[in-house]
Amino acid sequence: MPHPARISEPAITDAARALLEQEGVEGLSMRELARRLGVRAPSLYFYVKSRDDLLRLLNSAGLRELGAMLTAAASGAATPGARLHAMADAYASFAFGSPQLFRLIFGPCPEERRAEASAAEAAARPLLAAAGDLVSAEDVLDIARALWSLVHGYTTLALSEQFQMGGEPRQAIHRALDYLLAGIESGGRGASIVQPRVVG
Amino acid sequence: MPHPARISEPAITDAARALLEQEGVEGLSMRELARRLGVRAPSLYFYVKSRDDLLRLLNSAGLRELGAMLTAAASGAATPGARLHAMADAYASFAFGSPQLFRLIFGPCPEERRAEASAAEAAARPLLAAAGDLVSAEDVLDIARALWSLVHGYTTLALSEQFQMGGEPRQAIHRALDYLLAGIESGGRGASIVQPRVVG
DNA sequence: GGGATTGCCTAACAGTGTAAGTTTTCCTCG
DNA sequence: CGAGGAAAACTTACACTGTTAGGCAATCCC
Repeated sequence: MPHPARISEPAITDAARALLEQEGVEGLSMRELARRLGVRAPSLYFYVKSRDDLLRLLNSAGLRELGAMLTAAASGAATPGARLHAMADAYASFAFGSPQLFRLIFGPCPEERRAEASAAEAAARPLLAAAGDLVSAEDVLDIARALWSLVHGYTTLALSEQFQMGGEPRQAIHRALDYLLAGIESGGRGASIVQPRVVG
Repeated sequence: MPHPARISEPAITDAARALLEQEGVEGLSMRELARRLGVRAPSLYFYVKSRDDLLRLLNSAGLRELGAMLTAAASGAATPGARLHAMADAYASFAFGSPQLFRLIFGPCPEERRAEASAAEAAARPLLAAAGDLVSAEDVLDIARALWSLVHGYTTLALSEQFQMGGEPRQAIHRALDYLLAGIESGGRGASIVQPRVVG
């Protein structure tokens, strides 16, 4: 090797993640990223196919990190309920610790920058495992989706400050989760009250 | 009036919304929008302060429309439970009917393009009213947030196709809502099991 | 030391949002 | 019926973006 290389894919993704958190997705420009790495923009294209591909890498890495945090949180709790509370907390911690990355992962994704399926699976697995400890196998998928929805919705809305009316949403999520867990343990109400209508 | 004006703010926002749904946020460019209106890009700036301002207008209009849909859905249901199911359905209908607008509203918003507070309030009001029929006044805020979180999370995840493993999430949302409603009616489990820890 | 190879460069293109200044078009008024 | 005025949209331009094509220079192997 002639030159010792000045940059590398890990260095690029690290710097990109930092820049993402500081400036948001739209502020993550190839030129600014290159500037921070002491290099010119076109040089990045020797290590990364395109900007969308770079975002896809961040997306996948973020999902794997989220999965690892969920797994770690789950491993420290005894009961299924405590496990889910710990995971909800980890979920919110990830979102509030890396808000822009969280938004990148779950925001509008032009298909070019969507994470690999394996990364998404890595994030979903610990949740499915926890749900499996809670209900029978045939209900796992529905229950996991309900739990994920509640936690994800809460986190997303809190992150985008849609909960405008005061309070401490970061803690109240545990109350909401308790309600849902209570409903799950009681078996719900049976069939839906209204027939869902599908609208185009 | 010298010319009869060829464009107007409503014409711009209408075309912008159509373009948004067709091409996504990043595809909504001022030049393409102008081209569709038979005009050049700089002319748009007589009616709209900036692209971000245009997105803010779409955002506000979308929130008001969502609020109207929720109100309409609620008005057709007798019991509080049926009302919430109908609203959940309306929420999903809005999201699946105008996915890009939904993502614009609840996605990452650079503060410049965030909707006016009154629009957000218009969307939240029907939910707060329905929650008020379900629980006592002191719990309304928490319960409304939990309900909104569940429905929003479910809709968001289904919309971004994070629910990869088959099934019909559009209908399963009613099951999840039933679980949460059952838990709310039973009063939950009391205090949280784990103490929430706040992480930077 | 010479040649090859590699890593980064500069230059350029097509696209973006947006500001300044200019032209065109119509209505009104004398 | 023609002149003035004003409003609408125009052209031009700038700084920025992602990205490609070709070139220079620095290192390693022989």
